[in-house]
Amino acid sequence: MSESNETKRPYHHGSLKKVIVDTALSMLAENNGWHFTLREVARRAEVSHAAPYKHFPDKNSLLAELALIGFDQLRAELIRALKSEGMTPIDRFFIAGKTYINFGLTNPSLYKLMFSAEASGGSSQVHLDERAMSALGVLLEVLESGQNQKVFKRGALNDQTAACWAQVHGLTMLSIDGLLYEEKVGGNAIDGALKTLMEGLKA
Amino acid sequence: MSESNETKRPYHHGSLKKVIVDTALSMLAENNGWHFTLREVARRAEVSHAAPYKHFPDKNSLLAELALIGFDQLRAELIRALKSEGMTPIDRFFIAGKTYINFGLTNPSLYKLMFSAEASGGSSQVHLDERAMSALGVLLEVLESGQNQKVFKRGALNDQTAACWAQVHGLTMLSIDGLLYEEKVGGNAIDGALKTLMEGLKA
DNA sequence: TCTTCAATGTTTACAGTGTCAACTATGTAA
DNA sequence: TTACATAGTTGACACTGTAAACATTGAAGA
Repeated sequence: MSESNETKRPYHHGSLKKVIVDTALSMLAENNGWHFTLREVARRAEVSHAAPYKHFPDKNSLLAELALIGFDQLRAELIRALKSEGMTPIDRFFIAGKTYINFGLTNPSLYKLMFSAEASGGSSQVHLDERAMSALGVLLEVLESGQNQKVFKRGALNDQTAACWAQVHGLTMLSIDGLLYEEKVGGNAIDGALKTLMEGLKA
Repeated sequence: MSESNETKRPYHHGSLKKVIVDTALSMLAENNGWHFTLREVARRAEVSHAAPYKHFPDKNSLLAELALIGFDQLRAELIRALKSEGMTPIDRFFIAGKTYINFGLTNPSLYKLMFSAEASGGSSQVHLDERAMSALGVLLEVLESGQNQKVFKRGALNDQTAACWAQVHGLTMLSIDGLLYEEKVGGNAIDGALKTLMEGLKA
């Protein structure tokens, strides 16, 4: 009965890859102050420090996988937030924007990782991935249908997409970094900024 | 005549701090793929790997100093770009925006560092620094004078500031990361996005 | 002028990291 | 049963940030 407390591991562990990803995600979630080591992941997964290398060629590959999961989650949240019927395009714009930003504020480390070079770097090319860019597709759809309903200015869909994406990305980043100081930008910067941009979208 | 080739160093070097900062800045400038080690800085400065510690308490302090220099440079470029007379507020908005973004694209590593946690972290609190936030002041002035000339919507200066800052920051970041894919956002995303926002500013 | 001292360097050491190579255990196909 | 590919461990390497101990030196006071 040496150590057979509870389920003694089969010692081919079964699902190390999933455990590693989950462990890493939860480290990211609790993360204050950005340090993330592969060895710490292995430690928490109670596995040797080199074990992750059987599932990921290197650290960046794991980070890239996490980033892709982040994009999946972001997209899912956007879709969920927008699925209810009967919203005006303007409602949908604000819902989408605030959902996006809120995702970043709720998962700051993950969000930063999603746009970090370390997640890209390798061969995985995160940002070219369908999964990464399809979150953007949701925003695009909001704009497009808003145009079709003649609530938003016609044409220049590209420009509007760029403006909206940059706006929410910028607000998210600045907010994560704690840069939207009240004395510089007021107490309600995010809503205010979205409203300002909206003025530029309306037909 | 052992090694007295040229000026033999006084061996209290005189200006190591400056040399370290300059070396680090140039490493940042040539930077491909974000790795920055103190020891490499020391190596290039031809000094022992611990020497920088006589001038900076730790790595982050050096990074913080570099970041502040970056903010200084950004502010200087904005001021220079805006100093000529006879521009309309709309001109000034586009000049400021494009100068800001161009600064980021010209110095991507430095720009990212300016907004990175690693530059902040320590006691230096970069982002609370006058020098950091005064670049934002330049943008604010553009908006304010545009309002006074009744070219921009009156009121909500805070909201406009937030919107503009988020917009240029977002565009800069996305562009540095190479995310403004033509098929997603057109070939002229930056101009288009700025134009879209401008529509929201005009009176 | 000589001495002392603080500032500024260097050396050495340590713990921690990413990664690789060599080794081991194991479930599966021949 | 045997062979092998898969998935794990161990141990090593080069590298990092950082601290402590030591060395050099220019300047201030005797």
